[in-house]
Amino acid sequence: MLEFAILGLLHESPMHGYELRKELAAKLGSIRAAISYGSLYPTLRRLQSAGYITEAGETPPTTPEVPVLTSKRGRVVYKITAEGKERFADLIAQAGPETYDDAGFGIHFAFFARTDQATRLRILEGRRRKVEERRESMRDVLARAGERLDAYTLELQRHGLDACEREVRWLEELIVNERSGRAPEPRSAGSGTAETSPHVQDERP
Amino acid sequence: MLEFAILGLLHESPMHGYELRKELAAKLGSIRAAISYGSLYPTLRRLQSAGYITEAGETPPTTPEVPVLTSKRGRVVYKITAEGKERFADLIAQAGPETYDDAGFGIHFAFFARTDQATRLRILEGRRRKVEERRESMRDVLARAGERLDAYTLELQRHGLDACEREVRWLEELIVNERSGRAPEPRSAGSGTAETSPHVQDERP
DNA sequence: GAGACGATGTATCGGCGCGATACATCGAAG
DNA sequence: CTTCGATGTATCGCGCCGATACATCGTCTC
Repeated sequence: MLEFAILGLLHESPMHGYELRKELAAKLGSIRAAISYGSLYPTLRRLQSAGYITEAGETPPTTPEVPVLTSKRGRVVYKITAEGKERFADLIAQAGPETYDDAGFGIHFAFFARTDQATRLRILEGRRRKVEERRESMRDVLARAGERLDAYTLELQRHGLDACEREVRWLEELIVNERSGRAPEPRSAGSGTAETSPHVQDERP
Repeated sequence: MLEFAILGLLHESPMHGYELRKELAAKLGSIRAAISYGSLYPTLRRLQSAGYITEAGETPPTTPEVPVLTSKRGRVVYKITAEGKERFADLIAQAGPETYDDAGFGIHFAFFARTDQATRLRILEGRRRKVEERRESMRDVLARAGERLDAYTLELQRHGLDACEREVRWLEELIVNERSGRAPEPRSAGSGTAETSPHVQDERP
């Protein structure tokens, strides 16, 4: 899963580890906590030895024209390779059942702008099915377990059930939009100055 | 985390692995997927060698009075020990920051009926603080990142923000109730036949 | 100009939990 | 009679996490 996220981010521009962590936190802040270094660096190493990413020369923001060999600062910038782009496309195409759990879905959704419409629909529907199953299971528990579970556990189930119902509705909205070929509607979001045009770039640019 | 859940379940009655998995799935279905055997059995072994649980003789449901030595069926029933109960109480008392993330909070909440009111309040408030932080972070992203993030990522943030706001409201309700000494209100839940009295047993019975 | 401090940055370690898999028994259905 | 699904225990490799260490940079303060 992390592999997918890193490839997706490096697909847009080269970055070093710290930057990846911050970008990922911003992009997935809604889904999961910031990624741990204990995951990040081993994954980077793995990706590099697999040939999906390579080190790019240090490019300090302001310093011009000075190609610092063995840069005074040990900051390692990575960029994606052709194999890496291929791998990323493969991971999108293979999107299967493991893509429908909380973590997997969130990460894939975050990169929907680089995913073709057919796969987007497949993932949305798979996710919906999974959430519906969980919802039904919780309805069962609530309906026939009133005497077995204590008040707090019941309250937890109620809250969870509510969240499931909301997510299903959200997914259904997205699916309808997707079927009609539209990107998510730019509904009101905090301040309104920013340009909110869909600008969906499909698959490979 | 799993350790806590297992001790909590065995606190109520002895069980074997399969049963633990099912009970846990019912109790935590809203929070996380069913627990994996690859986690369950190693944890049981760990708990046993730590002295927190012990094997209890096989007790097949219908067979009466026949203490089957080396039972024909390899089903291992565990029960909690005195040290285990102590350990469980310690884990509740120590409830710290790691209790405020998604998984930790859900599991602790599920055993609130065995948690004293002061700790309940502490956990609820810690959780609220954490969710509020996440909410603020997402509001920032949404407010000032309209041009940097694509439409799908924005939609993900919006949905996540909504979920955070709802959870904060839910937690606030619970905190108010908790402060006034009430258990969660038995609001409408599916069918209404079951007795929904609070019946909160505090700490050690 | 010396020292303190927080942000930036890379790296490793032990341990937990997951998914896949294997294997064995039991009851019921065909 | 056999086949199939539910029940049940167990292991293996690996991804990811939290804690921790360490080093440099810019800035603020005395």
